[in-house]
Parts: sequence; C-alpha cells; structure tokens
Amino acid sequence: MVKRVTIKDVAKEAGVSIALVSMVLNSNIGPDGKPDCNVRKETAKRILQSVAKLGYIPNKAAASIRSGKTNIIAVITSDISNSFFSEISKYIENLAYDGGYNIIFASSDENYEKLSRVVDSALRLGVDGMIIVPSPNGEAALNRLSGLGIPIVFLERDVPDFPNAGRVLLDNAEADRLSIAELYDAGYRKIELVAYDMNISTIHNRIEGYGREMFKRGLDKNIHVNYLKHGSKIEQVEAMLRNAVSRGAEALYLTTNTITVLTMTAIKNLNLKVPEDIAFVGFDYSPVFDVYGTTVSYIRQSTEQLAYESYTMLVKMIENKAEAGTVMLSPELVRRGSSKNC
Amino acid sequence: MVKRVTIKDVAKEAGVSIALVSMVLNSNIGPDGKPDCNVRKETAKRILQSVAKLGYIPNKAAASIRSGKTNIIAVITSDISNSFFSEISKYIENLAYDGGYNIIFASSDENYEKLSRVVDSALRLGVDGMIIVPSPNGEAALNRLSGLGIPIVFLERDVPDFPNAGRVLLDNAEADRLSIAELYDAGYRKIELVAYDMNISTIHNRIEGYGREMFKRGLDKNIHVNYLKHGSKIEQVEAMLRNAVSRGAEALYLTTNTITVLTMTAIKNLNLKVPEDIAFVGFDYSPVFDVYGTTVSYIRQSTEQLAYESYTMLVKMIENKAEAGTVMLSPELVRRGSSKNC
DNA sequence: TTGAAAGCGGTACCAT
DNA sequence: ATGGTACCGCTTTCAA
Repeated sequence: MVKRVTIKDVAKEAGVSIALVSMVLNSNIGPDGKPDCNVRKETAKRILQSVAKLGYIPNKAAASIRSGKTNIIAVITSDISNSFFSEISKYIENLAYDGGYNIIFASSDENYEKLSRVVDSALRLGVDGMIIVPSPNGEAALNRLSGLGIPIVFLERDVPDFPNAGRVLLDNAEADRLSIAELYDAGYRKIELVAYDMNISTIHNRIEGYGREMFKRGLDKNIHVNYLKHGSKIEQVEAMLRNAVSRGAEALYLTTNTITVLTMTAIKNLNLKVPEDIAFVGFDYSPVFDVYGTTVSYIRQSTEQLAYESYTMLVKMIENKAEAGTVMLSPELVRRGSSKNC
Repeated sequence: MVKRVTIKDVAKEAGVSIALVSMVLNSNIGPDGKPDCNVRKETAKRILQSVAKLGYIPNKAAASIRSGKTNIIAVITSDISNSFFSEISKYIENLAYDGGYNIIFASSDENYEKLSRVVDSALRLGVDGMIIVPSPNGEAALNRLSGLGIPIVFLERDVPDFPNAGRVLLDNAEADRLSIAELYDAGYRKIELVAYDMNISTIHNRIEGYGREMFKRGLDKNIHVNYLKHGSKIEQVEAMLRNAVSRGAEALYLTTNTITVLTMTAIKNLNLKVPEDIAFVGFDYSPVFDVYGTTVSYIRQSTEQLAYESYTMLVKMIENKAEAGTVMLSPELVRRGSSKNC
C-alpha cells in the first residue's frame, strides 16, 4: 500500500500550518477565488495548488471522529431489488449527492433480525441519520434507537409509538377510496383484496380502508381478503386467483407492486382475460405495467416525492433546523385498461 | 445529542484498561466462552457484561483511522434503479453482510463526471475496495485510481488497459453466438441489432460478435445496427422499430434489458405480433419478461454469479489473498416464445 | 495476563 | 492572517 498523502504533507508543501490547510479546505471558495474565511487569497491559492499537486484526499473518518459528524445517511428499505424501493433509493442518492451526504443502503428483507443487524452496523459507522422502511415486527429492533437521539425518518410505513421520529407516509385511506370507487363505478361489486400476510402499518391501513369503502357501498357481504405469504411462488398466487375467481370475484384490489406483478403473471398463466374475467387496480408502479397487454390501472405514489420529503426532513432534523414531523402524501389513480367496465 | 458511550466508559465500568477492552472486543469468542487471546475468561466476561450494560457501540471511524481499514466496499453501477444492477447489488450486499463488510452503493448514471465524483467520495470515505461498472468514457475518471493501489474489480464492462484490476465479464462472443444461432435456426435471416450508442466495451463486443455471426452464415448483406440514445423516449424507439420493420427486418437482437423492455413496449404500441411481425432475443432479464404475452427469449447472465465472483475477487484482493484476475462467465439462452419459428 | 502511552489524520480553540 | 496544540475514540506497540 502506497503511503497516503495527509494534511501534514500538504501543509509542508505549501509552507503553512495544518490548521490553515484545514481552514481553507473547509471554507467555500467563491467564484472570485476568494474563500469565505480570513485567509489571504494568495495563501489559499498556494494551499489549493499543493493539494492538487500532491493529489491529497481528505480522510473523512479522521474528520468525523473529531467533529462527531460523518455526513453519512443510512437508507434501509425492505428490498433494494424491488423497483419501488430502488427508485426511491436512486432519488435519495441524487439529492444526497448534491447535499454533500453519502448514502449507505441496506435491505431488511422484511426480517426484523436482519433489520436489527443492519441498524447496528449503521450505528457503528456513525451515520448522522437514517431513513427506514420498518420491517414487520421491527419495533424491538428500532426501539433501542429511540434512546440514542439519532434522527430517524420512517418511510411508507409507520411505527406508531416511536417517539421523535419523522414520518413520510401515503394517505392510505385516500388510496382505498380511489381504488374501490374506480372499480365500483366501473360496475364491479364483488371486489376482493389481496395483501401480504405481514404485520405492517401500511397493510393494516389498506385492509381497514378496503373494508370501510366496501361497507360504505353496502358491499360488506362481499368483503374478502386474500392473504399471500411474502415471497410466495407463482403457484400459490395462481391458487389464490383460482379460488377468487371460482368464488365469483369480479375485481381485485392489489396492494403492492410485487403482488400486482405476481397476479398479472398468474392471470396470464391461467389464460384469464382482463378485465372480462377479472378486473383489477394495482399499486405503486413497476416497469411491467407499461408493457402489459391491457394496461394496468394502479394507485401511484410518487417515488420522487417520497424520496424528496424523507430526505429533506431527515437533513433538517440532522442540522437541527426542524423537529420531526409527519408528511402525508396523496396517492393518484392512474386509470387504464385493467379497471374498465365491460 | 446524548453523549455516546466510549471504550473508556466500558473500561472504567469493568475496572480494566481500554487496551484490554479493545483486545477482547476484537477477538473471537469461542463457543466455550473462551476468547482466542490471552485474557482471563472471567475478565473477558466482565468486559462483555459492561459492554452490554452500557450499550456500547464501537466507533468504526475511530477504529479505521488507526487500523487503516474501513471495512467498507463501494459498489458503483450505472443505475441502481435498473433491476439488473439492483439485483446484483442486493446479492453483493448479502455476501458483504456475512463477510463483515459494509457496502456503499452509488450510480454513475452512465456519466463519467458523476462517476468521477462518486469515486472521489468513495476515496474520501476510505473504502477498502471498489466494484465498478465503468461508465462510457470513464477511463479518465478511473485512471487516477490506478496509482493509489486500491483494489478494484470491473464488473460486466472492461476498461482494457487498466492495470491490476480484477475483471468479471460475460463471454459476449458466446452470447452473440447463442442469440444469432437461435434466430437463424428459427428461420430468420434479416436479423438486426439494437444497441445503445455508448462507448462501452460490452457494446462494442456485442456489435462485433453480431457481425461475425452474421458473416459466418453468409448474411453480411443483412447486417444492420440500430443505435439508440441512452435514455431514449418511447417515441424514438417506436421510430426505430418502424424503420426496421419497413426495411424488412424479421428479427431483432436486443442487447440490454432496458432496450428489450422499451422495444417490447414499442411493439405493443405499434400493434405488432410477436414473433409473426417481429421476432427477438432480449438480454439480461427483467421482471417484465415473465408477464409479457408471448414470453420473451433472452440471453441470461446470472446476477447472482456476477455478484459472487466480483465480491469474492475483491475481498481476496483486499485481504491480499490473491492477485487481480479475470473471470469470464457464460451466458445462457432462455428459449421462449419471442424467437419461435412461425 | 494486563496497562501505559504513542499515534492515526484531522478539527477547533487559543494564541500570536 | 496564521500557527500551536489539545483532543476525538480507538488500535497497537512495548513494558510490566
């Protein structure tokens, strides 16, 4: 390993003290080449030249141990290979980039043990804050964070009693209203819901909302929730779908993008026509939606907005510019073929 | 901000020196509760108890500045929201997790300036090594890495003259052989290629290989390469497709997953039948492939293998267990409807 | 088997 | 406007 150039080397090369080098490097140099601190312009220039000449790369670890700030934010989603989360991650990454933060990503795999380990490793790294999509039963893993005073923003799912956390959530009640109204207005009455069998606030909300909307329309006898195990194979989804159809279901409310894609695949495999044999409203968006034959109606939550709101909230919390708050985003119904009247 | 518990606090609580705490914490405790270093079992136990009692979280930054190792690996792909790369990322993350490394992800957006900035920020963080999918014209951004002696593995694309880098690449010649043979054997002769107009080794390889395979079959007069700008809108893809069809193209060799998805969408929008109006072989896999009507034939490269090979190679390089090498992975043809005879 | 103390590469305060 | 220096939290000799 080649010896790394340190601030000492730069100081020696420029013939100044390391303190001055540090000052200059941490000041913003204006467009006129004048730094915003009390350093002679020529001195600053000389230091910068030495930096360039030696190829000096500041050691962030060293800086962070003294300053107590790492400028690292952890983004913990349930699965970074899910397009919904990877899009959010991408947007956050870009925002962070412009804001001078580094991002570390991790997936919890909907598993609270993994979540716990991942949170732990973020703590060891000394991240300045975390954006977390809580996994099912993740409370225990997360609760020990509450005592540490480290800024946290929960994204897309809530941990209800967690103190001092920021929250960026979808208005699920509105999503339920939109999708059930869409299917109802198209003439469907036997509307079933498909959800993962997981202990997550978002899922609970959507199931409740579905029930409420059905009830409002006098369809409470038609209420049926199909539970899918997370990570289900296509065969299990086909079985679910077969059951629903034979029960007389006319339409499905599919509550995540992976459920939507799986159900679409099952529909294709069972040779069902959409919306004649079965109509549906999906959720969240996936690139799959665009290519599908009768294109997909779905509830869209803007990944860009989710990213923006959670990132800016967290940064404000880190920089003490604001208390933790709750932001409720509005879903949008993208109306296409799969929820059409027929 | 609450004061963080440090190793000093643990030492005081346990009534020992900080050196001893450090020793115990960095030793592996066997199943018999005996650490693999010269510490009395009871002392070790007492220290561990204090750690638990105080909720001590080691500060990795502090450790790394002294030890020179951060245990962080940077994974720089072109776009983490592309399912191909996000799957690789996920696999690498899991491997790293078990190996005690932290991963930071970043996207270059196929842009060498962004790549340069991202690499820079990885260097500041002091990552132990990097896995990089080089962006077009990324040589300049990468070349300054070669002097630093930091372990690098290039993934899926090569930077030919870069010294001492590991490489994990697909056997593109074999991929071209497979896909052209597939289409040829199905009876297609007017086979065109669609590729991004980007300066990347992988693209160059595939274009060459396409030409070679066509030539081998006496089809050199039918050779036609359709170039797509990266980030093309669907309208441009439709135009490309219209041109190809009116030129009499019977089949397309689509050289990335995003090109494949875009072309599939264009095919749908233009109401073309697959494979009657246009046959194709895609590349890389996307969840979209499974749901599409006449399912997609494609060249598959295992994201799991790519992840495994690049990660293990990098770790070996970091830990000085091996020199940089080149691993060539074999593609696989997944034969389905879109390349059928008709 | 344990402890003291010298760094690691910066930052931040206090002098000058 | 610039320099001196005491840290930050941990690892790593070296001595006891």
